[in-house]
Amino acid sequence: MIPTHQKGKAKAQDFDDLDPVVTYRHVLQQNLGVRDPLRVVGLCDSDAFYAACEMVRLGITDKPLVVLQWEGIIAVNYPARKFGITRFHKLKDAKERCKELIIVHVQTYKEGEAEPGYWDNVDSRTHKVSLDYYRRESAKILAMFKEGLPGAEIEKASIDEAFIDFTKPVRQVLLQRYPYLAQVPPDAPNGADTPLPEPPPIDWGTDSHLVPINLAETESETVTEVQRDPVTWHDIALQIAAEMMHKVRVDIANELGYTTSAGLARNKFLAKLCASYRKPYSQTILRNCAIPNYLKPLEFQKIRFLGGKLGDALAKEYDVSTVADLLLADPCFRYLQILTACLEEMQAKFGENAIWVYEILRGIDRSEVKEKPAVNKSMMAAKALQKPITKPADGFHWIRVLAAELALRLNDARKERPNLWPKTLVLHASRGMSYNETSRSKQAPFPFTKEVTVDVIAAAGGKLWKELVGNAQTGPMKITVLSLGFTGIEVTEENQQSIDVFFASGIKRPREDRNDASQKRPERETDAAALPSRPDTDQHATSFTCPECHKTFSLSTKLLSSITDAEDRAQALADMKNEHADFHFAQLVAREVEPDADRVGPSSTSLGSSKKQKKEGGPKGIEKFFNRT
DNA sequence: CATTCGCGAACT
DNA sequence: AGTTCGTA
Repeated sequence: MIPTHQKGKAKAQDFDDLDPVVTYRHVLQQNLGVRDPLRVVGLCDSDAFYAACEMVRLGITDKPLVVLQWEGIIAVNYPARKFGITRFHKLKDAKERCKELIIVHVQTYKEGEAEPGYWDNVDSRTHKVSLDYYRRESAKILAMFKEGLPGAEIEKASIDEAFIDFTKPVRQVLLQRYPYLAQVPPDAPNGADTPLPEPPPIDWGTDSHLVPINLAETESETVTEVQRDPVTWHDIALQIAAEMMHKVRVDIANELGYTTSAGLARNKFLAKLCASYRKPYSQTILRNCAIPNYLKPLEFQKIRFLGGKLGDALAKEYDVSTVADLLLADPCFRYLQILTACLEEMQAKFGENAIWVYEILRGIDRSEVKEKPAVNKSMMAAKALQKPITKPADGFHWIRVLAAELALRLNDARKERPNLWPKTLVLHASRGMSYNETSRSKQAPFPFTKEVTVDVIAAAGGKLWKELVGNAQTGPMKITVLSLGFTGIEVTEENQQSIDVFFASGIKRPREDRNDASQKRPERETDAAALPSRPDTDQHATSFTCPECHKTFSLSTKLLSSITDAEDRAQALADMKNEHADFHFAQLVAREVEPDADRVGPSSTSLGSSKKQKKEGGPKGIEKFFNRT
């Protein structure tokens, strides 16, 4: 039966699981996951992160500072905010508001420079911004979370924020502090399913803010006045988590110099929401009993994932702005019975999001805090060109700059995890980014190489470029965004050294090879090294070393698994050698059209012979480079 | 009100 | 394999 609704107010039963019964079984069970009634999630984000990074780097503590990206302000520290400076102010406006303003431009790659740096006069026509410094600082913070919160699940949510699921470590402390919870009393009427006894009074301490339970209550009231509602065990859990959160945050501030703001609540979206209740350098607890009054007047577009298209669609459909509005706007949102009844209609409007929104509006969020793999699956570098590219030479130039960044970042990642292998390289070019003009991409397998250099990436990227613009017969190109990236990045337990392992794991060897399997094959490095001496006779080769640059290339595992015929495999290897020859040639062409772009160079031996090749086979070679399929 | 850079995933 | 989308 569906209760009739009361106009003008979201009713209490819209929020119906705020004080769930917690039993001994709940406390003792470990795998309740998102349904754990004592679940506690935190979100911690760094205050004005990019600006803070620059302050730490420059040893600035209190002065107003902004971070610049070309002409635009992308970060404003809190001292500067006191002058009314915001993002999207013009630099000139900002300077007028604050005479002492410290202005830092983000790191950029100068053309051809191997590493990004803080240069005096940056120029978006020749430089590319690098966010690498911030990535590294971000990693330091994340490492401190992991070290300081053993047992907690930690999910990096963006460069400056992370979700932390405190449920497990909090439970440990809870059982330590209140050991009687670990024993079902002999006289418990329902055994393990008996509700826990009344919790003790709570000391909220002074390290956290508490979201008021009633709107009328203001911050000026003391915590004890504001928080009159009966204490629950979930409140205790929140407070224990708050202690843990506060300790790491203080440690981070002391050791790294970054102030953070955090929120603690029973799920991710509420943690994220209340983290910004007070900023900077503070943390906020949202008790379950405070949820309804906190949510009702809130603009729902401020909720995570409702700030985009979905939120717009909801706002437009019902012409409302707050959570309470939305709860009243459509019967479907009010009661689950109706929602399921008209699910079809709802899903026509909002797809699978209908139920999600229904739950979010009443403070429910079943999404998990899930640790991300240590390395990203993709890595890309992009450049927006205010003046669209028109010549191929420009393309090669920017590809080289992007390749330089990728090389640095990949090799950086490999310091932690050698054997990191980006399986494919993708080149993406767009025309007109404001609208949905054209956008094309091209990808190709990326060879496993121990040394991933700018040259290898740039040459492979050059090939992709050739295919991309070669196929586009649409007059003169006007590319406004160019991006180059790796996808399918994985750690290979054993890299190309262990080709035999692939065969051992079920992939058929070529017949000849199987026949004399006892015949010893050259191993590892020597395998590759031996190849050039008998390049056309060795049917078993899966890798080769370039005589020019002395780098080793091997057929991808994908290819190896699909090609079992020895002859075909030899052909594939030959193709790869040809392609590699093209690498050198593409690089040569890029240099020729862009003489300044040779700062990030290969070894001098490679350069030397390339020059030679240029003189000997110039135009013809160019012809080949541009016309080959 | 927005730019640029970046990442994952869905869709075709 | 290539394109589009959503998000920060």
